[in-house]
Amino acid sequence: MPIVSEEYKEEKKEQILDSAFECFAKKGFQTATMDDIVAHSGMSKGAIYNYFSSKEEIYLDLLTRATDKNFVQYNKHFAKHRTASSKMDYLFNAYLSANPIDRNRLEYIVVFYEFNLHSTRDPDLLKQLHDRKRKLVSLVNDIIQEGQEQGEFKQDLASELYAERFWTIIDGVNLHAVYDDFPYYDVLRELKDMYLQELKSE
Amino acid sequence: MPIVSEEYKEEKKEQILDSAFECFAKKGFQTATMDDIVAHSGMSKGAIYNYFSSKEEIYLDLLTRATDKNFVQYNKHFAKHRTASSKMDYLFNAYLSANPIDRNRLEYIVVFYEFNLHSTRDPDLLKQLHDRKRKLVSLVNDIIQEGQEQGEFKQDLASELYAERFWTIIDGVNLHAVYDDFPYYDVLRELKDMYLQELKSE
Amino acid sequence: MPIVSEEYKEEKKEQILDSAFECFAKKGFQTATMDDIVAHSGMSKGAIYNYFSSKEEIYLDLLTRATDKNFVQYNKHFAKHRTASSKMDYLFNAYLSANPIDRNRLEYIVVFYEFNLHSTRDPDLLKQLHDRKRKLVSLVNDIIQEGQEQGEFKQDLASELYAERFWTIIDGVNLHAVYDDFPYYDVLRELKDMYLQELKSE
Amino acid sequence: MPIVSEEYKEEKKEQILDSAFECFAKKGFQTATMDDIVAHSGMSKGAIYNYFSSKEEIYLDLLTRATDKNFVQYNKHFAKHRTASSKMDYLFNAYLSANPIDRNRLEYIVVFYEFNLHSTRDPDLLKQLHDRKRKLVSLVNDIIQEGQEQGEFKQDLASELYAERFWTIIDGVNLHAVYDDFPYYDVLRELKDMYLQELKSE
DNA sequence: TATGAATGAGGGTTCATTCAT
DNA sequence: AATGAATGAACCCTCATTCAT
Repeated sequence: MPIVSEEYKEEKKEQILDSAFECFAKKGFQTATMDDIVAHSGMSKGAIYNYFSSKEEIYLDLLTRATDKNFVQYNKHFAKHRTASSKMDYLFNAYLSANPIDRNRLEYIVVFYEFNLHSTRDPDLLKQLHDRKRKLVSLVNDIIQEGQEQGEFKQDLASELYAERFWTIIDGVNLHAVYDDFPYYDVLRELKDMYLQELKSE
Repeated sequence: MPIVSEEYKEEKKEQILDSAFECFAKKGFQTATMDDIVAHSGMSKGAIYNYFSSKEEIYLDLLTRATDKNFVQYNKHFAKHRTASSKMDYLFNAYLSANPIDRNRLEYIVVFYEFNLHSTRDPDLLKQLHDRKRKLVSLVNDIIQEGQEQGEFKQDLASELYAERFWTIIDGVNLHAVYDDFPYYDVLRELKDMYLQELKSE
Repeated sequence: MPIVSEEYKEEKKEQILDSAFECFAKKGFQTATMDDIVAHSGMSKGAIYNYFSSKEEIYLDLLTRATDKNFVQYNKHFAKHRTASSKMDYLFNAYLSANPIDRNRLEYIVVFYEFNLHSTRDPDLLKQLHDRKRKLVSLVNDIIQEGQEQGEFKQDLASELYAERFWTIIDGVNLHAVYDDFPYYDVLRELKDMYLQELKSE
Repeated sequence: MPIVSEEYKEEKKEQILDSAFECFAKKGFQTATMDDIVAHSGMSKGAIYNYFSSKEEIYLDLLTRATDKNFVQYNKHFAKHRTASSKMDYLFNAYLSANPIDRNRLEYIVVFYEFNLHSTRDPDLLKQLHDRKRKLVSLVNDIIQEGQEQGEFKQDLASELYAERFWTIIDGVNLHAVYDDFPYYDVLRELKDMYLQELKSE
């Protein structure tokens, strides 16, 4: 079988990551075992270790990819939007349109935030976390500044601080999504209105 | 025929919980071992198992107590405040006055949110989490309704939804506190202003 | 059972070391598994790890103890001997009287020399090996110099070099003891005669 | 209908053995992995298994060849020497002229003696070891007997025992060569003198 | 109550060998 | 003949929990 295409290998990696994600989602990173991933993926243990050198690496790759995918998606969409307002709208809507009680989404949220908290204890991971956070804040900050330049948004607003506020809100809402009676949509929409109202010039 | 008093036992339990908290904070629940707790507490393993029947129980007790302490504290303080406004103020200030870069506080945040996410996977724990959440929402909801009745706050506001929004904001801010460059104070204050402005009658 | 005397613990350690030795003897350090040692000792795996933190540590302790025991034995016996000659005699006889086809002795030899060769690849172990070697050479060197001072031995002899020669011979003979048809006794006796003859003043 | 010539195959085998030796030298037989050999040789895993059926077989072949090469070399050289004395001289000099601190030589020594000790535990290997030893002893025994017949050496000397003594010395010296401060040359020369002096007729 | 030695299932990882291509 | 991905038994070690003292 050997001498196999890069795509084949990439596909295998994805397969492993998919299985790993489900296992981490179901049990958490620490509690999920390599045997779980083996069982779920249907591969052999050795095969998995051919693609990833440790359970931790799988975890990292999983989260890095998710993050990267997000960024790519954002940037792709932003290209289609002309105004800063519509970009902000798009960002909010990305979360507003997410089905809050979708099993997969909840699992993703739990795994994702667990990873963030976990990273808190490892300087290397914390560094990555910071970088990612900075990029996210920049993403929004850029939009706000663009809006300010275009006269869409208030001029006298600390744009970076306001960008931070955006992610604070998003993370707050996401976190509460794990409560199945959380009025996700309503709360987020009101927060969106509140946020945009203050942002936009009267 | 208990040989030792209840107070003695309670004291011992607190001692264990303190040590356990530090261990969980430093390494996380899964990674911290009973041996860590033994070493930190200076007690013997058997002694600890006399007071708690498992590591999980320690974890649970720890978080339950923290939550309870919070409630007691809130209620104690609310008794001193006359108006709903001042109660809301107190709540926000409880978080505004917290030193966001205090090591202990950060550790507490991490352990606390990890526990929440962890609880997601266990129906019993999730139930507890829900109850706690409901109580927190009620706490704020009661204040808002009180304020509405007193004419302090807008009448046409969905009070419970607004209460949910409060905790969403708080959790968002708390979560971001783990980033050492997060402008915790500024973001929270602005969110507070935004929140209260909309709440109060013009 | 806990709170146990130091002797008890030392005894346990010895027990483990005994089992480990037999396993290493039978299969070699790398090939012998912790499960082998567990099975042979009749203890649980955890128990063994309570006394030694790794398989390597067991190996090291085993060899260190053997070496130390040897030194103690030598020094104890030297105290009884008055002349340098009789000390040299004692040393040679220690090896001459060893039963060359004794199973235990052969196993010991194999394990011991394997350890030496193994140590070659680890700077720390190599250092220990060197130290041990230096002590052994000193031991003989001291005797030779004592003999020279007393007029028993030739004056114009490089004592340290001659001490090195002693251990070279011993190790050579030991190594050959693994061949069951090796005329251990005869070869060693002749080498002894040859060695002492050149050492002693005419 | 072999596609490739025997020479080609032999060449490949040598290539593998060379790589294997370096790996075994660097890490030891047990610790060196097939992947190490693969990496070092630049061949594929499958290719190596086409030439050798197991790691053990590589090890065996390696050592057998080394031994055989030695014998061929000895016999080739002996053909050039007329007297038994000069043959003994040659043998000693083969070791005296070896650079005792040559990295390669030390590695060879370690691998070689490790193999001997390893063989101790496998009846088949032990048999091979014995045969080799017997051949080595015969080699020297023949020389001594030749010398005795020619009147070069003492008549009343147990030639085989004396041959055994030769290899005992050589192995002792070799073994000590792993200590970088071992006065290899001096010790061996003195042992040689001692050995030959007793061998030769006065 | 307190002690800490003992237990042993189970964890992550390795690696000689196989075999489809 | 050559490739290297796949296999899975086996390895060393951990650790929550138990229990004799």
